Amino acid sequence: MKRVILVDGNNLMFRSYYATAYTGNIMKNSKGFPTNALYGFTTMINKIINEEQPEYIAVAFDIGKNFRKQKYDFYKKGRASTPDDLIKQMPIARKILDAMGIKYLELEPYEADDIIGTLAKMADLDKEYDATIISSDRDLLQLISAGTNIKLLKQTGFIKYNQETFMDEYKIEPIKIIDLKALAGDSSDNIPGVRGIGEKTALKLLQEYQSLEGIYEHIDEIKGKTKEKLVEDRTNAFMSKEIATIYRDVPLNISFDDIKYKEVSEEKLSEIFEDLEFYSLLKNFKKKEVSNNVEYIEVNSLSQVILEDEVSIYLELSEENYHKADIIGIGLSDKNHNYYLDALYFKDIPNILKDKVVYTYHAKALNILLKRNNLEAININYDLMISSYLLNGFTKDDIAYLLLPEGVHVEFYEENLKNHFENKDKLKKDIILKSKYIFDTRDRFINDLKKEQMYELFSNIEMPLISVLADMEYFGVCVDSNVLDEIKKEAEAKLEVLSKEIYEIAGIEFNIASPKQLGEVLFEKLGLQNGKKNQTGYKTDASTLQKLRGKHPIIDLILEYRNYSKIISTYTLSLENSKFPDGKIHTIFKQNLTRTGRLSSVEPNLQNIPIRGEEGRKVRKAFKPTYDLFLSIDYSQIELRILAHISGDKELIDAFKKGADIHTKVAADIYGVSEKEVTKRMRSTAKAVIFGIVYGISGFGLGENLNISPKEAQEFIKKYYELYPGVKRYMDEIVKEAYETGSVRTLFNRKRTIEELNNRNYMIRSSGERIALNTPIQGTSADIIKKAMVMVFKEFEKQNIKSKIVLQIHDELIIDTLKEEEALVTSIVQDVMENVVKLSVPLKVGIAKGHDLYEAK
DNA sequence: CGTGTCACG
DNA sequence: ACGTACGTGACACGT
Repeated sequence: MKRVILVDGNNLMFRSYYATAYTGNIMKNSKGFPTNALYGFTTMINKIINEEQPEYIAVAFDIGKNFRKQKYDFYKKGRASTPDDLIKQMPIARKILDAMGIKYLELEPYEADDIIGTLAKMADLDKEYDATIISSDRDLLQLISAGTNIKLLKQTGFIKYNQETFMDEYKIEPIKIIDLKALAGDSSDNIPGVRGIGEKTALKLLQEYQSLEGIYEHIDEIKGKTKEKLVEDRTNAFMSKEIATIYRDVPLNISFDDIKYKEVSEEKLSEIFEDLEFYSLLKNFKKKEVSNNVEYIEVNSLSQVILEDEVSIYLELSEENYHKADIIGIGLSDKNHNYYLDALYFKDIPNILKDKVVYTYHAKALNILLKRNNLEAININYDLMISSYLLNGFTKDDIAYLLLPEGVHVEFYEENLKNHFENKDKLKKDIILKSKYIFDTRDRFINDLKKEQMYELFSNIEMPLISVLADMEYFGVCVDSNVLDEIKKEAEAKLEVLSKEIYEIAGIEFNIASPKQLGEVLFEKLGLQNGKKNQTGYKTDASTLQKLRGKHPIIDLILEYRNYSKIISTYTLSLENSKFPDGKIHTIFKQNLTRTGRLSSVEPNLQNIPIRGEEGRKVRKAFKPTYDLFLSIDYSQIELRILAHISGDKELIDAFKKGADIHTKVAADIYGVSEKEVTKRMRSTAKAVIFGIVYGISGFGLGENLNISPKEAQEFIKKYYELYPGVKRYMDEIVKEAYETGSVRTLFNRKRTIEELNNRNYMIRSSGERIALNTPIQGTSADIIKKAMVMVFKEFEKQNIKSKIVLQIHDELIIDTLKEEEALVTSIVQDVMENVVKLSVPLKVGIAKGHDLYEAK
């Protein structure tokens, strides 16, 4: 018996497309060509080949007009038109099949179903052949016969039907699927069927009367509503039957020999995959650059280690937090050698790498480990973590995520953690694979950075920043436990009183920290009005509660309760737990996380220490300088200045040049009064409008924020645009550009691709537009302060200054300084920050100092 | 582990 | 008619 595999190509492409398209992040190659359907399609075809080991295989596609549509214009009407991103991929699917040695078939005006039906018929007629159809389309079930079965694809896996199993389940012959559809219709193809009859009733009728014709012959035996419906829609039923019938005599003029499975053309296929950037699929063809097979020397004497000038190093650590981690093992690679070194050789690393050009992954971790071991710093030339972050927005610390799509299989870090790094042999090989990968791909990444015009950003800002951040983190910030403890005790006392009062007023003891319980108490027990719902219950967030103030005395108590419990849980307990034995906090500034280019701070987050509220602000008293003083130097309205610069808006630029208080100035303009007449209220309204503009706000959003009507808010926005037409022009242009290129860039060429803009969902698309206008602003600000940090650091080094940058909070630097250095450091930092880049508006900083972070503001 | 909430720029 | 501001991290709750 010879096995013939018949694949519904259209079905596979659609499935693959929609399986991943709903998120809005359609997979694309670096040229912006969509590849998601092709990826799924290729994976499926590979799977089919592996599982079925076919001798004969054909993939059928729809093409051109189809005869059903020509005859019945309602057929498939109302179906959303095929997305462009999918249409584009269709021809490539055919190319892939060609290269794989698989025949594809298409013939106007027939559909893929008809072609499959025709081939299945050929197999039915020739006893030597057995056909298996692969699709998720249930229409094809009608083709099941003694010689034809079907693998019906499900979301995961499949169900295999042959004649027997089909009849067991449906109790009708497979061919009666046609009659089933004639009765029940098919909304996806817009086949009407008989109105009011669904699959259940249709099956019952067919089990009794065998066929559509049989049913109408015995129409008088059928009772009630069903009969009425059948009589009424008789014409539709027979027409539906015609449409649902797969045509099995398509003039293909082929024999089975024409669909023999042939040899794969690796050359052709790898060319296509290169183009699509399907690196994980390329691995099958032994791509030169990456490999899963490595030879390495396990070093037991340093004399074995002989390295050329360019070297890569990979450190495996026992945990992600490199301030605490131990070294598990070390991989070293150059062009021709790989070495595995036990952790005890780490002390020799500075010597081994002296005078070498060094590449690595996560240079900051390496840097910190050297410091922790009192070893000399290494000059690191290239960090793969950073280059991949800039190029792909790749955001994981685990290099495995980078290797996997390129076909290099190493254990994920999380798995290693779970296994406590037990599988030593695999571990060593993985470490080598990683160091080798770093080495082998370095040129490619550098080239890509140059192509994308991000090489300057990479080598002048991001790479030098690594050691600045390492220095900041390693130096750390002192935390006074006594202060934290005092704040905690005070807050706990407050909480005790507050919770008693709350329980009393509510008349019930409940968990105030549970939004669910709180919502029920407020909006059901106490009967407060207008409770808005979210997924799990009533909304109880601060802005919702604000609006209820004055309606019930419990509201203020709740808000106060929340305030104190936040302070206790996040800012006393956890800060205390984050302390290292040296009494300091060593945060980690993530350099490869945000989509805009900002840093983020974790374990703990030192970029969100309270400042706006007085109670929370006291937490800052616990942060003490290691030396004498904290200096806080922050950019004044940097994002707005950047907006003025990149939009080129005359009025805004002028205002900044004159050194005006911009919020007051905007308030005066919006309200049409003189700056002297601007009230506090007017100024803060203007501030909200300005902020909103930078985020791409709507009238509704601003209204919510200011507690005014959307209409009034819209008026403000309109006024703002009239006053600053350059800003409006920028917003329109950047969004247009984003749609055209699929991405936006900062002043320093940092690139962010915005997949959201291709989404069919209006909400997601709008969010993409707001991202497009905000990212160049927020990102440029990030570029600027990063550059300033690098320059400050260098200047400190050059002048032998002991003072340290210890924190960066997006537009602010905190410096730990000595009394005697205060004046010099202040002037250096101010000078660098204000002159780091020349914009069409001046950059200004504000300066504060103090003996703790509370004072330094 | 997802959701709600709230801290920061 | 839709649903409503950019970028983050941490905690408590409840399934």
